[in-house]
Amino acid sequence: MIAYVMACYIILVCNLTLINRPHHSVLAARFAFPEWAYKPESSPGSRQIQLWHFILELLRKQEYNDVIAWQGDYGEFVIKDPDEVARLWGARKCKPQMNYDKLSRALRYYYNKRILHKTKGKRFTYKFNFNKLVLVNYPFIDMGSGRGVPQSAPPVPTGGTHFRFPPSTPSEVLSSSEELRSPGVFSTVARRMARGSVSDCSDGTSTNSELEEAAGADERAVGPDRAFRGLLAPRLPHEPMFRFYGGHPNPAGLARPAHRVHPEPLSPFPVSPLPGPGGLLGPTLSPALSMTPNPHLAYTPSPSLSSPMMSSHFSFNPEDMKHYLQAHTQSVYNYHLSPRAFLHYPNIVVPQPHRPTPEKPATHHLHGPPMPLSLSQQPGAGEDGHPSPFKFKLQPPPLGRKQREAGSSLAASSSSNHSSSFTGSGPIAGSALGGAPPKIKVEPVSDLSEEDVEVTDISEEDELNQNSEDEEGDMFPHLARSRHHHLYNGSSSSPSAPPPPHINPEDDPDDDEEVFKTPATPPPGSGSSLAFPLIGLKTEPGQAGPVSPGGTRCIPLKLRFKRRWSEDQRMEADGERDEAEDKKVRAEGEEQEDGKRDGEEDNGGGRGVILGLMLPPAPTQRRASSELHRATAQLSLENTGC
DNA sequence: TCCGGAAGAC
DNA sequence: GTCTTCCGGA
Repeated sequence: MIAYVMACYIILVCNLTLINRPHHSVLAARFAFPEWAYKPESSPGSRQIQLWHFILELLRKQEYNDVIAWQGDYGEFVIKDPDEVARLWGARKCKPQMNYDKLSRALRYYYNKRILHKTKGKRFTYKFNFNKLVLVNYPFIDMGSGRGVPQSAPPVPTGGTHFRFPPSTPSEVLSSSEELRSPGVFSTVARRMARGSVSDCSDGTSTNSELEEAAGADERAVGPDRAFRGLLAPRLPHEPMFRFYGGHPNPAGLARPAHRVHPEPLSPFPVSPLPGPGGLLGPTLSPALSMTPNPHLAYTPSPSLSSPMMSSHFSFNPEDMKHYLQAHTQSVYNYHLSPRAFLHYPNIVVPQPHRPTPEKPATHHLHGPPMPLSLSQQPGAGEDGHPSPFKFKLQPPPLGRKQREAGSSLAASSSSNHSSSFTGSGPIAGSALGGAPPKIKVEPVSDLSEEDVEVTDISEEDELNQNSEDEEGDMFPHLARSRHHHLYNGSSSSPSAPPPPHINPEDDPDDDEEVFKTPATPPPGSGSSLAFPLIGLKTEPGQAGPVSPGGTRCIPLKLRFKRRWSEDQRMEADGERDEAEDKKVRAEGEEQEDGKRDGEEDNGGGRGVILGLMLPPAPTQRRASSELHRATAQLSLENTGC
C-alpha cells in the first residue's frame, strides 16, 4: 500500500511539474502515440501484442512498405500484400495457419471497437480511427481542438477538417538508425512489441527478428514493473518521470530530455507535442499500470489504482489533485469504465472529456486533457466551464452563500488542508471530513434518460472546438451526434459539404454507442448557458444529496468551487480576464446570487472548460491556484458541516 | 472481397 | 478481452 501511495504521489508530483511546463501548450499541437500505446500491456485485457499495434509497426517500417503502407487519407492504410501481412502476423502470434481471411476477421473485430474501419470501395484498405485510438490511449489529447493531430492534412472525405498525412514520402518512415536516434515514437514500440509478443515461437519472421533486435536489453529490463519501480525511486521534481512519446527513452524507460521526434511521414500520428522532456502524451507507463500520467495530468486508466489516491495522506495542492482527478476521470472514460468509478471521489463532480471552446485559445487545451474537473472550475474553467459530460447526478443542492463564505476564512489554509479535503472526499478518507460520509453523491446517470441529461444543443462551441477530424470522434460521439450524423466512411461522406471552420460536422456514427453522454451546452449567445441545467449532471429529486443536519443540502464541490471562484472573480474584478471571460464569470456570479440555481448550472452551459488542458496563463494560473486552495480548504470545512 | 455470427483458445 | 478459427451469406 505504501508503495502504491508513493507511486501515486510521485506521479502526481511529476504531473504537476509537467503541467507547469510553459511550452506544453505550444507543443501540444502535435503528438504521437505514446510508446506504451504499442505495448501489449497498453491494451487492457491483452497480454500479447495486438493486431493494430502490429499493423502500426509494419506501417512504420519502411521495409514493409510493399506489404502495407499508409495511404491517402489520414490513418488510412492499404494492405498491399495481404498474404504477407497475414504471414507476418501469424509469425508474430505463432499462428502458422494465419491467413488474410483470419487476419481480416481480426481487423473486422476492430470495427466494433472503432479502432479501425474499412475504407469501402478500396480493396484491402482500412483506416485507423485515430480519434478512438488516440483518445483511448491518450486520454488527455484534446481531439476536439484539432491540435492533437496534424491538421495540415487534406480534407477528409467526411468533410471534417481532418488530419492529414504529411506530404512526405512513405519511405520516410523512420529508419532503424533514425529510430535509434529518436526512439521516442516507434523504436520502443518495436521493442515493446517484441517483448510483448513474448512468443515462444521465435520464428524469425523478418518482423520478429527486427523487433527483437530492436529490443534493447535495457528496454527489456524496463517492464511495466520496472517502470513502476522507477517511479518510486526518488526523483527530482523537475525531472521528467515518464518517457514521453517522441522523447528518447533512457535505459530506465523514463523520460529524459529529448528532442522532438518528427512525425512519421505518412503516419497519421503526429509528433510529440513536447519538444523537451517528452511528448505531451505518451507516458512510459502502460495504462495497465493504471498510473500513466502525462505531463499535464496524471493519467490513471484504472480507477482502481487511482482511487486510493484520494485517500492518500499526501498533501497535494488542489491543483495537483485536480489534475489527478481529471486524469482519473479521463481514464474512466477512455476505458469505458463505469462512471461509478467516480464514486471514489464523492465530492468530485465527474469531469468529462471535453473539447475546447472557440473562445479558448488552443494553447490552453494543450495543457491538459480535455476534461474539465468539476472539482474546481479553474479560472479558465469558470469561464469556459464545460458541462460535465458525464451523466452523473449531483444530489446535493447548492450551498448557501453564507455557508460558503463562512469557510472562506479558512480557505487560505495550507496545502495540507487541501489535501485533507480531497482526501476527505475519498471513501477512505471520509474521516478527514470528520468522519462524515461524503455528502456529495456522484452517480452515473446512465439510468437516466438521455433526454433528461443531455441537452441537444451540444454546444456549438464544442463542435466548433471539436476537431473537424471528428469524423471518427469516438471520444465524443455523444457530442454533436444529435446534430451530425456523418457517414462513417469518408468515402461515403460528402466532401462537398465541408463544415465551417473549426466546426466539426462529423461525428462518427460509429460512436453512437459511447457510454457517456455529453451534456449539451447551450448555444453561444443563447444566454441559456447559465440557466442551463447541470449538464451531464443531474440532481435527482429522489436522490437528493445528503442533507446537512441543519437541513441544508450540501453543494457539490464543483458548484462550490465554481461559486467561490465566481465570487472571487467578481471581487477581484481584476480585469485581467478578457471581456468574454468576465462576462461569463459575471453571469455566473449573478446566477449564483440567484441562489436558485443549483450545481447543475455549473457546467457552465458547456463553456468547454478544460481544467486539465486549460491551465490558465501563468499569472492567472497562480491566482487560480491560490483560489483553488482556498476554495478547497473551505469546501473541506463545508463538507464536514454536511 | 468483405461481413459478421459463433465457438473457443489463451 | 483479444483474437483465432470456421463458416454462411452478400
